[in-house]
Amino acid sequence: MIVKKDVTIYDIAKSANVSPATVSRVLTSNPLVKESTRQMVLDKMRESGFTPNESARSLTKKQTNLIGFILPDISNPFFSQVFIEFERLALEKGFTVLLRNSMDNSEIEAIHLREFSERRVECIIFMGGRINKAKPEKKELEEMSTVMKRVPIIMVNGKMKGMNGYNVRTDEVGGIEAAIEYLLALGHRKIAYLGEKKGVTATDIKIATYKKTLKKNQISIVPKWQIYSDFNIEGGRKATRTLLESDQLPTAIMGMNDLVIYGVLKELRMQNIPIRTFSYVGFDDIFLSDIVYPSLTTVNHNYQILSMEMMNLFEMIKKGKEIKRVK
Amino acid sequence: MIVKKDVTIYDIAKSANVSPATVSRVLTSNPLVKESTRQMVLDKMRESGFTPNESARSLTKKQTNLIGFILPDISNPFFSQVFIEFERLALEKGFTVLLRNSMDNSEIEAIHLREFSERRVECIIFMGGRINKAKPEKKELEEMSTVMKRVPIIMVNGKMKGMNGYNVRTDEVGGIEAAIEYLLALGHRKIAYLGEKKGVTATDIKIATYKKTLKKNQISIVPKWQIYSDFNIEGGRKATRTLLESDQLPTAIMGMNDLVIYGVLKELRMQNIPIRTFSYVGFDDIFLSDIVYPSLTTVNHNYQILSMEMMNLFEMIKKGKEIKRVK
DNA sequence: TTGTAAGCGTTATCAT
DNA sequence: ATGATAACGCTTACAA
Repeated sequence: MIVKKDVTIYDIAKSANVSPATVSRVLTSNPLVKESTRQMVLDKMRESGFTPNESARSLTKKQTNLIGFILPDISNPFFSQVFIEFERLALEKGFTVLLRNSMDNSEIEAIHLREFSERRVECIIFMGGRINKAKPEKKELEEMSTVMKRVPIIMVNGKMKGMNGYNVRTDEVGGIEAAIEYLLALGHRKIAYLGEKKGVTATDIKIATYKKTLKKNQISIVPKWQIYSDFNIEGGRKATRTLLESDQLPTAIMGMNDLVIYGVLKELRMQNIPIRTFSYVGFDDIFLSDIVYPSLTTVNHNYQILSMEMMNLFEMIKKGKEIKRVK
Repeated sequence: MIVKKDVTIYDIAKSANVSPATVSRVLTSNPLVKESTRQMVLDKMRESGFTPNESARSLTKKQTNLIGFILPDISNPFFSQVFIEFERLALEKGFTVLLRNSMDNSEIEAIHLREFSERRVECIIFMGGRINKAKPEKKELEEMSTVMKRVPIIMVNGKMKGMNGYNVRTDEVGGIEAAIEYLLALGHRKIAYLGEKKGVTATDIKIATYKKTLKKNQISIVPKWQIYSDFNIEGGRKATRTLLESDQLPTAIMGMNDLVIYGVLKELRMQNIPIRTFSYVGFDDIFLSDIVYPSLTTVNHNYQILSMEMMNLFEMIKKGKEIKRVK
């Protein structure tokens, strides 16, 4: 296969009567070039439609300006908000984000990790999947530490057991407390909590917080009102069906994220149970919260702060490396 | 800044007592290598944690396996569904998708286009923004055609005037007809249509279809029921306010996409107008359609088919190029 | 202020 | 079946 030859700095050099080095200098905004030759070179570039080749550049500079980002599912509004905000920050700093959906599938995660390594990303942001497993598989741990030898991995809202890397998390405990106190203020004393999943790291502490906060307010705990489920709409529906089987019903329902609450609403509608039977609180501040009827009160996870913390941590890590490696 | 040296095929070659060429051969699965040396090399790779450098590879092969994807906003469920599906297909074919949000901002689009050029993506999928403008700016056209000289751009559901590139689109005319017929079947005769934007390519034909289909069914057109608005929730709210000002109200509301309908619902709720006052139809088959109360009937845009068509077109283009360039 | 040339980590052509 | 070696397109000492 014969490929049309790219315009290179050599071509530009020739047509501008300078050396390739000089062309490269204007490319890198090196101030040493005389303004007139600089303009000349720039003109030739425009004429010929020259675009620098990022692969070549990365190869010599040993730096790709790439950040890898693995998350379960970008169609989940919480993730998309976080991602967009992070992409915006990255753009400001001159970085390009590589997004990959894992669908919480360990094998897909592995594929993405490998690809990120080969593309020499300078950092990996990891959300969901294996980093939330209380008991990750040996293979998963090995993969992670292998990759981490090359490139820092920032785990968001998760911590793999037996793996110490970088972490960023939202204040989940604080969020749960805030949600419960909000409901108490509304006069609720019967509060259900749907949608954590056993075997996921943060689960235990969140459920513990739920119970502790209730106790602190002299409210007795009804075990049947704390129901595990998947993090999605289907999970919310299933949990609702379980909840409805209990002899006594709560007056308020907390969902582990908004999707779970949507599931609740959907199930209630399908069973012709009035939505107003309960009050609802979700945990992600996603744009839908505004839409569903009745409006959800959600505790603001604040993806902006989250994204910013991820970026800050990345820059700290990078700076640390640079300092360590100064000649 | 001193960087820890990467393990290269030279290192592997040395430790395996072969030449770098041989190492490269096992990397490319060249069948000419003896099985025993092949295993030897593979072992050494594992031991040393070797990962091939994609930049170097791209440089020599003049091929990056990268596809750029520009869309307005990945937090819009329609786009995220399309993207996920496309990413899945791309992964199957060994391609990596570079996602960029443009926020419909022309300058951001330009940044992404430039970056895609530098990264030598092999195709660009373009949704939203400038490709929907009935009257694109000269600068935008120039940018596009400059980029198109290097790499094919596939414009999805849009067609820039004065620009002939590759196009893929959903059957919007058919969708509108289907929606209206659905409403007619339900007995509606008073049908509003909210949410197209003047100056966007597909608008005219879609509105024409709306009118034509009504006429075909002997329904007179009420101009006040056809309201332009932005494609988002706010647009839907605004259009609703306008709609409510007309002396006569429709019984059904069609929205140009689901977000517009959400906006309608929200505005009605805020004005304490019963949701059941109207029936609703949106145009994107996004996962929320299921959730909102009352359920929306949406015309299936079928993002799976759309993604597949994008991928097919890309492969056709690629194949065409290869044929043209065979030695 | 500019040029020369080595090097970045691969692949691919030619020999052997 | 394997090895030498020239690309690929850029950056960056080092010289001039």
